[in-house]
Amino acid sequence: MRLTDQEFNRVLVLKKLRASEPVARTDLVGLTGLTGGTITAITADLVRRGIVIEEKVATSGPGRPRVNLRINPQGRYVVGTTPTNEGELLTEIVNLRGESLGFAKAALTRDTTIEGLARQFITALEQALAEWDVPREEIYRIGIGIPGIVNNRTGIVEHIISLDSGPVDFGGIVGEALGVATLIDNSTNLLARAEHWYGAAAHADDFTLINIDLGIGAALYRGGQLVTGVHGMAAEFGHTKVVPDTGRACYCGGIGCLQAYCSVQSIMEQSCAQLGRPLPDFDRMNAAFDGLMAEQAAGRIDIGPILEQASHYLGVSVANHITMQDPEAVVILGPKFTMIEELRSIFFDALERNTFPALRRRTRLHFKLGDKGAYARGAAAMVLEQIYRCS
Amino acid sequence: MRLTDQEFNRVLVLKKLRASEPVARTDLVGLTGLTGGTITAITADLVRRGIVIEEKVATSGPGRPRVNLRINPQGRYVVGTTPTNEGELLTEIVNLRGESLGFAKAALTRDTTIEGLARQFITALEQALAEWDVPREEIYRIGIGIPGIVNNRTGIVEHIISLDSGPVDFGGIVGEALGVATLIDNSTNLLARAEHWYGAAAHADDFTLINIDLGIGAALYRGGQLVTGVHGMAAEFGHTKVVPDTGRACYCGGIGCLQAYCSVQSIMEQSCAQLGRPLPDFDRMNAAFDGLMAEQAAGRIDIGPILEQASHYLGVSVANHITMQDPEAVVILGPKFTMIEELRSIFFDALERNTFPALRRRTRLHFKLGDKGAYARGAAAMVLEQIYRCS
DNA sequence: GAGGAAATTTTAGAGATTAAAATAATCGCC
DNA sequence: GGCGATTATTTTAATCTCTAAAATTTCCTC
Repeated sequence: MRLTDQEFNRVLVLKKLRASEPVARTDLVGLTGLTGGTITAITADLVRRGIVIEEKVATSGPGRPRVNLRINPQGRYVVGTTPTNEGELLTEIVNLRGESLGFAKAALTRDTTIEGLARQFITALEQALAEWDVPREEIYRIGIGIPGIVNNRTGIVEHIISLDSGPVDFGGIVGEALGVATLIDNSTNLLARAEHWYGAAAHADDFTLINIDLGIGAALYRGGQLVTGVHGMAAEFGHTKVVPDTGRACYCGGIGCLQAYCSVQSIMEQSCAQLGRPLPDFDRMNAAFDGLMAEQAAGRIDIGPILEQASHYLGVSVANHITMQDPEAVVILGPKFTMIEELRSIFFDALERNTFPALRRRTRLHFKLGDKGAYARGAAAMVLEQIYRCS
Repeated sequence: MRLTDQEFNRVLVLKKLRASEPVARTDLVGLTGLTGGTITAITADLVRRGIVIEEKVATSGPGRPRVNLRINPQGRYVVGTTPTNEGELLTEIVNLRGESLGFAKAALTRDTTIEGLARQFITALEQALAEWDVPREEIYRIGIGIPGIVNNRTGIVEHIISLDSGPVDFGGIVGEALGVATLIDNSTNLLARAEHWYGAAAHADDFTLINIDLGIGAALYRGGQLVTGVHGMAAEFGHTKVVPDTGRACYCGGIGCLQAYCSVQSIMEQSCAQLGRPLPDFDRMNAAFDGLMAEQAAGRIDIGPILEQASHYLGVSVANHITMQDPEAVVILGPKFTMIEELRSIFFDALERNTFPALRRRTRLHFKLGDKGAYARGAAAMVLEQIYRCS
């Protein structure tokens, strides 16, 4: 659905304000290309709603002093919640600046249905809210990140891997039980929203986020909006093929998926096979991976070739993506192995050699360790993006 | 640049009208989601400008009979012109329905500069116009397709392979010499525009065009608009890697580019090497390829494995693209080898096996032989897309 | 405390869109 | 041949957003 000019302009003002705060109205004129009168009208509305606050600024020259605008840290509180691969439910309350005001972690028991998962969400959320002592009416939205296929307009979860499939009105169920409106999206999309509003891509309208965890997820922003694909399943970056036909098998049934080389799970599989160790359980995998990395750093094992191969193929895949899409930036959230200088240089080497020459070194690249608060920030970002759409 | 709501709606009406003509105003209400009054206003403007004509329709039931609308075949004439790999300049005059009213072909002499090429364009265009006996003032726009990097807003050509590089105001030079305004774009983009307005993607806002010629070009439509990438160089599909590290070398300097397997040039290189024949000149390559295909069909040579490999890797690449982008349709314009049933099934096999399972068989695929009139239709499409932007 | 400068707000006007009412054009039927 | 039913299109009145320009605010400097 295309945004109207009005929605677009309002979100534009909010984005520029967020990305450059504190900022005066005059600056927003330049940043947005709108006229002063329009900025006055839009910011007045934002101030009236309590989303933005004014802030006197120490004056310095002649003329009427500028009034700085900022996102109101007490304006709206948003709860973000996501299940992790470790079988936990992370819940965090943030303000619209993306600042955390409370964090909770609950254990999830293995469930077989999506409805069962929803019930666990409800219990955990109720507990977290009680713990933080936040009255419900102070919570503006609950943002839910789902590691699966979601319709972010209807709140309906279509599919979560290893759970009974079938559409479930997840957002509706959780929202009704808690008496708070929900927003729902794929968890990788939340990470991308967080980067777009609060992170490395705060000034980029066309960027790609790649999240390396047990699996590999990606999300695309184009023209300042998240791209979902006609079936809502774009950006399955982990399942693009880097070694077609002859490569490693992937759980998706394909051969040579990037995910079969570069995900934490596949690195663990290869490493455990090499070392003759048993593969840890799914929910211990990330911890075991950290342990392995420590052993590797200490020189007690040598899984160097596996990590090098992972870095190499990540470079190849990102190169292909850049060649095809020419984005402004690529943000790679990853586990520690992406932080090792030597592996990083293997990545960059593969990236450079495999990118179409005219596009080499022209794309901004950011590496970050994934932080768990990002999901809640993503939920807050979703509120900011949709604030003029659902009211 | 984002279109205003007004521009967007006008182009939307024109698109729906074009894609479903003849069509009554009532239908456009349903097709566009706009109200009757707005449709009246917009179509009145289109009729006033002579772009659209009304057409009485034989009545059939009760009620006021509908008035059908059609693109006026005498509304605007657009000349499209593109150089080919065979060293010719194809020039064609079409109306806004994309129907050809005249065609001309001129030989280009090898040039070393972009300016020189522009001069040859001018001569050839003058000759074609004289031949067709069309007065200049009847020509609305000259649309120029450039096999290189172009800024379609400014008309400036940044780079054409094997010509002296450096920005040249190609559109300005040609337009001034002929006294007709020009529109300019990359030639693959013109093909995509032609498909979007007149071809297989006339109802798709999110599709990908792949053109297989001596090289491989691609263009992406997203949300009904051509995607160019932040550096204007998106969609270098031919230079994404299908056999990284160990594959065939590509002229771009990369290893394992799709182009090194699937382009006409690479198939010719492999075939000639196998058969011990000399590689034909660049401008004879396509003809020689057709000859080779005939020999193959007659069973006089066996380049089957080369063609099979090409088809296979094309399938892998398209699969990766679908996995990453989830488009509505992919249109593949190609030379004859894409029309051979057996090769097609190799393609589909590779496509299916390498597409992310949830996206298999959900993307519409069109195979077409490239026709040379497509460039002129693309120029006409560019006029339709920009008719509310440059007046 | 008057004048200057820069930021912001106000005002008036232009356009686009919508919903609803009005009008137009035809058919079927008596 | 005229009347009412029916569907298509146009008109009207109101709303809304944005812009440009003028007015106002607020502080600094002299």
